[in-house]
Amino acid sequence: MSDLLANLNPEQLQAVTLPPQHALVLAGAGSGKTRVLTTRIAWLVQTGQVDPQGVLAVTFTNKAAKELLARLSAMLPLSFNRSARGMWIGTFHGLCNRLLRAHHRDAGLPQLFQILDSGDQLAAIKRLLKALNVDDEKFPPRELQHFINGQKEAGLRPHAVEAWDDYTRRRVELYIEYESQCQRESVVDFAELLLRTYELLERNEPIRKHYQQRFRHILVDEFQDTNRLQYRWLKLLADAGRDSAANLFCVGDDDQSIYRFRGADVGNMRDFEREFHVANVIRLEQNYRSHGNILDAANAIIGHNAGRLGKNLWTERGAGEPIRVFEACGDLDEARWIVDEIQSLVRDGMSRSAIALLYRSNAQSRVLEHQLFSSGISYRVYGGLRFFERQEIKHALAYLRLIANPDDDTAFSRVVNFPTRGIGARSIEALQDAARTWNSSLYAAVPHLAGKPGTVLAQFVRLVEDLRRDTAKLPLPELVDHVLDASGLRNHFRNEKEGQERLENLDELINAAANFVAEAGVQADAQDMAHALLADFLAHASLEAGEHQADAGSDAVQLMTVHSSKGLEFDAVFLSGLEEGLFPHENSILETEGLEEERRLMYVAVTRARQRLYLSFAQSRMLHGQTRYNLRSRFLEEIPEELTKWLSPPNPRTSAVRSGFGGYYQPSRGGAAKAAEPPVSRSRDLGGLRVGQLVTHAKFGQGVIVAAEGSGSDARLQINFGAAGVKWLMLAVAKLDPA
DNA sequence: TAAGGTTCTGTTTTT
DNA sequence: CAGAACCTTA
Repeated sequence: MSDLLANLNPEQLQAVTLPPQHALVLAGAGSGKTRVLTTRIAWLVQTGQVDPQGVLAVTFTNKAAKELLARLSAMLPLSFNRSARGMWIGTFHGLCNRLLRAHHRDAGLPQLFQILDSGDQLAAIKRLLKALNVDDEKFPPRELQHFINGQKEAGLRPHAVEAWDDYTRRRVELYIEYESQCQRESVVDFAELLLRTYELLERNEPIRKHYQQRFRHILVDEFQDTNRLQYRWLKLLADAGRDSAANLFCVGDDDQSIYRFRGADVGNMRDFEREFHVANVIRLEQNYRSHGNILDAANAIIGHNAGRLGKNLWTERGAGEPIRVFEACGDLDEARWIVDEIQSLVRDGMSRSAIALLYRSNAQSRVLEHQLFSSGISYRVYGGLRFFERQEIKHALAYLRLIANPDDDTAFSRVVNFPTRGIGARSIEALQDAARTWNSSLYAAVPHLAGKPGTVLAQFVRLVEDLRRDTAKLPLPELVDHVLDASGLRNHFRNEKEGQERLENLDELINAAANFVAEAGVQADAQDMAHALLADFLAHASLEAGEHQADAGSDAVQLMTVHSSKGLEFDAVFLSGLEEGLFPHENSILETEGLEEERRLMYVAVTRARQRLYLSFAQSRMLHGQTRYNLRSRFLEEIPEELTKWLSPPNPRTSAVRSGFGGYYQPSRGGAAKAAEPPVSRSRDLGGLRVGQLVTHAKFGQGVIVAAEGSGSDARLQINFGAAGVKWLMLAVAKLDPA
């Protein structure tokens, strides 16, 4: 026990040993958040305050859930580990899946319901729109997907949605259609997993009571990332408002809330504090990761946000090195400089894997990769396709899904003609008509079809039937293996030019199935359960898309977006592309909310660094095939000067205008902004000025010349004045001075 | 039906 | 610029 609590700082100790009550722990970056969470659970169990069965721990990612479990087992004596199985540790979606499988009848679902990932959901929506002859120009599938998920996350079924205009009314109708399609096909999307479970618990008192009494301690990780529905879900489970309420222990950091764009609501933290009467909010502010200068910069940056819960990171380590800032002429120069610095770091003995290269958007990785590659530095990029999202894997999974549930039209459509078997758009259309007439799935509609399409389709149905029959008694890995052959997938990729890697991935799917069986701890030889186990495996594939593709192992520089860097730390961090319009991103810059989220993102980026932080930006950058001239990011200005050291001479030219915010340059296609003009046109007389140059205007202040038209007395210049906006000015009229 | 050409459109991302 | 989505042709 004393071991368990040793080396905790006073605040951590306070949080870990809090008497049973609701608690909110504001855990700053690098303050030992996971440690507090795991130690809290271990302490509760070891002191006998709760049975393992009484513990529910919720995380956002599978990775976090795994880490929690791993660290917990390391803390608890072996005797506890056996009973640790009684704990429920998982993601919101994973736990909901578990609840819905257990109570599928009460939830109105067949036992073998399938889960749609976002790609599947989008495909389902497209199919729906087509079937209903809806103009997808007017109702873009992505937008509709967003709408439906948004309503579900607000806990609203179609009848509860308030629709004041025709457009929304139509979208609600489509929401209704979408729901019935899902129900008909026995599929459930991510938001539905949560909403269904919420409704189940809300309506079914015995089930609700059962879980409310079972879970005495509910612990939530990354609480700032919860959406409204997830919060309500927690409230319901914790039986809020009653004396018998379970204890909710929420850990999070409002300053690291960076998923607003997908529904996360930081407001949950405030609401939680109020609605659960949280007596004392515990702040973990001692940072064990970074040197002082880095923390001071982070604190200064985040200090520009309003309405924070309030928190200031500090460290016992010294100030450390200054933050290095570099201004490059172009994105290529920036990349070159970064690679040079990396080389010298490595020469000085830093391992490549301790170095991270962060950027705001994925498009920025290309130049960096190119430069690293030509310098022979090994690197790995996060954020590629994930295993279960690969095309060949999706196809294989679709066959497996048809075995578990032939009414899954998404799966049916995906593989009915893959590998090609002469079933084209025409046949599918006829089949869809039939399905509508008989109000059935595509699969069930096949027998109603006559003629040639009927024959080929009947063959496909026979194939699926054979698969079902032949696999009914097979252990899962063999089942998968059989399907790969019998479906013709293997053969198809064998004949494809670049099919080798795909074949290997298909084999990897068999391994994944074997691993799943091993980890799930089920008897692979539970013969009659073959298809039930298959459904579990498919749910696993949807809920956990696998590692982001990146070659693990070797000592390589880490490249990723700032978003994916959350939770990680590195000795040296390069943050590139610190330019207005890029970071903060132009789409987020207009409203305060968006801008503040960008700032939190900046805060996350800065706090990834242990010893050394490099910030860089470029005067010009290739984006979407156009050269853009940006001002440097306002976030740079938010760092106190004394913390930084400029590796390039400080240049007022690119300085973001300090007098105000909101200005940025937004290129518009086909509009007046012609940013693609070559930077310098020698034949053109611009009165000694050139594109990319910084000028001062009496009224608008400082700006960058973004484009030019005409020459001599006709010359017009487009200038980005930052806060004052982007203007076209006549050179002869405007009073411009080189800055 | 499938290959090959053209147009379009560009954050962030987990489940 | 580059990938996806769309459209035309053999």
